[in-house]
Amino acid sequence: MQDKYLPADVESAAQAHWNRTEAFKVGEDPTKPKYYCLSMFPYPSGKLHMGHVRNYTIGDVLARYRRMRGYNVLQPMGWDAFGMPAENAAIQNNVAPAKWTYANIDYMRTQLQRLGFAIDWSRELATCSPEYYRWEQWLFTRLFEKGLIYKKLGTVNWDPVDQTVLANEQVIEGRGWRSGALIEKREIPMYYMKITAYADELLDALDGLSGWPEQVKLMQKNWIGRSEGVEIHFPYDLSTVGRSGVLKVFTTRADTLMGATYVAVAAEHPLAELAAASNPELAAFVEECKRGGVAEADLATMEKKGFATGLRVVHPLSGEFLPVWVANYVLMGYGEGAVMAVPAHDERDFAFATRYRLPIRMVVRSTRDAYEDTVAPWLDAYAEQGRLVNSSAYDGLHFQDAVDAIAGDLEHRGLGQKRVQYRLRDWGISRQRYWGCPIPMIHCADCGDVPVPDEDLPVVLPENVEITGRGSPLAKMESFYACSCPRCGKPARRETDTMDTFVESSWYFMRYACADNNTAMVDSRVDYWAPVDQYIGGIEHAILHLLYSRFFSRAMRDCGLANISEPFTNLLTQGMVVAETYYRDLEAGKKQWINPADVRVERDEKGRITAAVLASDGAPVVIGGTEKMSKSKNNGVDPQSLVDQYGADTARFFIIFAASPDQQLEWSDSGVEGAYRFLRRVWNFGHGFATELRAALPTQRMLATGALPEALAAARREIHVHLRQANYDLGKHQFNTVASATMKILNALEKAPRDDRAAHAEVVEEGLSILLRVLAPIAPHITHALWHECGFSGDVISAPWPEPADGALRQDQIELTLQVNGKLRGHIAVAADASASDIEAAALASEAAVRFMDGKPPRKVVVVPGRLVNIVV
RNA sequence: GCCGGGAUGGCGGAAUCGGUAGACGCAGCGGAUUCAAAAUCCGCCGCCGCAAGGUGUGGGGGUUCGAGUCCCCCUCCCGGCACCA
Repeated sequence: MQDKYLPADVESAAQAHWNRTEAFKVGEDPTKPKYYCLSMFPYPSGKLHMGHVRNYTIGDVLARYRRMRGYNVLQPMGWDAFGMPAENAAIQNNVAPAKWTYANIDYMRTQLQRLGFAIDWSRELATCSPEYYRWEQWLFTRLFEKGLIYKKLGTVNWDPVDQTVLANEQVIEGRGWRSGALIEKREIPMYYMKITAYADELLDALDGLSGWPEQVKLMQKNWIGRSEGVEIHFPYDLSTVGRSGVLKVFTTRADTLMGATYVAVAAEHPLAELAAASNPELAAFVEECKRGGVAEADLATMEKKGFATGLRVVHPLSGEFLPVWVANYVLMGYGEGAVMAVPAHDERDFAFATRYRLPIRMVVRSTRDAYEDTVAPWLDAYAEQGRLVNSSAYDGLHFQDAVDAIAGDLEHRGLGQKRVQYRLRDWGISRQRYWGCPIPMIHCADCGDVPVPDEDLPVVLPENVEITGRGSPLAKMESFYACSCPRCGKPARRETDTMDTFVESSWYFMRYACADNNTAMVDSRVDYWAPVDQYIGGIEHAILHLLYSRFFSRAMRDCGLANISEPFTNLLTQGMVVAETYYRDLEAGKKQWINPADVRVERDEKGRITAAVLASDGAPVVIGGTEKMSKSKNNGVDPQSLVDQYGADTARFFIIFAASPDQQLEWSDSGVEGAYRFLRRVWNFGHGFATELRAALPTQRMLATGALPEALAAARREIHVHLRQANYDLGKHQFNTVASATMKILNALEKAPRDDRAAHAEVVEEGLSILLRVLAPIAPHITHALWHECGFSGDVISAPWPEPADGALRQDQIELTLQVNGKLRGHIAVAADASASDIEAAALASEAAVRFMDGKPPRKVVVVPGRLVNIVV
């Protein structure tokens, strides 16, 4: 055994042992409980980043812990391999997306293996391989036939210079990121998945997800956004609109209907287009509304603008004429593309009405801040529910009664009814991009949209294409799109859009169970492994990816492909890895982001950062605040250098130790050194036991009889207390304190008195066996080596998890905190089984109590068993 | 803008049901060892104060014998917002 801790040697030996014994390859074993532990698979962007290392270390700790608890553990890995970065790399470096992606996968796989994760690599999959996406295409055709996929117009960001559709992140302040051109909204036909058909089920089932963080369930609930309200029809005014019809709106505040003073429609609404046809100024405004991107955050924060159409609609109850306005904040794709405006009781309508001097009519008396004539400024109380006023027949009714009465009258007149509406919209999956899964549809002039038949699947994505960033490459490739109709045989055109990459990640967790099956999407092995027992991934996926996966499980269930509804029984949302950002301003508002590794920070004597300079030229850089590590902000720290310098165990231990999994981890280079120092101490201590202390072990062990000298019994008690704490923390997934516990155990072991050599050796042997096992999931290589060296049997990866011994925890005397009037004044020692009255008497008699009670009589004495006594005077 | 989180020493963080705030570690300071350095080991380490003691968990208020923890209001930071993954 090496005297010195040499991580590279220790780690390669352990990994070679695991490979040789196929330690992490698993099959379906009916004799053990199964545990499917899954971390979100990475996008192969080039190399692992710290967020990956954190994610997979957390997953690995859970997987290895459960294995030691006796579970049949599956931990697979794969690649979320389609996506935009491959196309961007193709444009920048003139390398084919497929080649770039597979090269990245190869490199990142070696990185993952170097970190020693307990992965069953025989199940590895890459979503860009035809063997994977053929089943996605197959499922698409099933869902299409079931009516769960349909086609409609959707709004996209259009770059008029590059003649291409841009992602939201490629639109920066309303301009294309490459061309700089002003972006326009454009409506194009797209395929949609009918996730709204499952809206109620996805919402209701959240209550049953006891293994999910409340925070995530709440976000999903709000995202689905079920609201009960009233659909209201405003008949067109014939004299201005020129034809009959109704304008439909949905509102949750039908009680305020009598306060509606105008209606607002989207720029794409038929009434807007009708009015714009004969009004050039309005037409110009409608055009203006179409400028800019489609991201909701931008729409919600932009200046609210409107334009009167001159058209009117009729109030369904009062018969009054209401003007129709076009407003830039109303969107065609959401709801009906029209809203009724009640400026007195809606903040946005209030701002709009104030700006354009539209009438404001109060119809609800709020509980506070009731107002009569003067309304400005807006007060939040105006939006409260209350009793109606100025509402003719409805005066005096409270919110729910008013809604009921108004909905009833509307229904009676055929001008509306109660309805449930969701904020959730159907999932548009068409992408006008190359590097994605081809949508398996054929467009025939006679037969319409025809799914590609099973025998023609997969529709293989051609790999040798030219990527320019202008237009969709597939739409320019006749060899790809020219085909014949599967139904009538006539020449037809293949769909050239690809699918949203969220589709691949919506079902990959099922495919791991049967990755080698090339005759079916899923098989009975999926029934054994699914659902995932523990899913681990970034909080940034709390809504979209997780909601889509929950939808897919149900869609697959309803196609007879899965017998589960919920894909992930327990969810651990890891916090982000963030780091300081630094930049310099360039021309035209652009920024040059500088990697923290190249920056030197200057601090004052208190350690506070005062300035930062670029190490290479010594000139100052701007400190940009801490943000999620990302390529775009260039604030990533490369884990590889960490592993090269200190080894995988140090990297893993530091990441686990630095913050609890669900919290944000703020990166700092200092601290890594401390983790390394600790592991070296573990090595030295273990080595010392194996080479010296072990010889002192008695042939007849004494621990069981409890005849330890008091000082050693105390050391042993401390170790078992830390173990109890570690086991409790493992249940909470709070691994940072488990790492702390291993440090505390080592501290206790090092301090244990050595006078009684045999008893000391026994306590150390037991303590070391606890330490190595608790540390094993976090730092598996060093513990693997030491477990063998110290003479424990088998491999530590399969050793049984330790439990604290009752005998070791027993204590006769305990110390209680003494408070007088809630302030800490001292401590008293009492028997562990002392009664409350004994404790009270001991407390009152104590020197500290007498001193601080100042001769006053106690008014009350609070005794908290095992903790403290508080004397109130 | 809307939805969800977060804020505790110089730094990362701990504190299980409302019960000793600052565990464990980093940095720092002092000492031992060393020809010297590195490494290692020992000690100190929230703030004010010589001490007694006071004070302290982003800010303001409240409940309680007792609040980092519960309630109300506010500030700042982070994530998501449907085409980044």
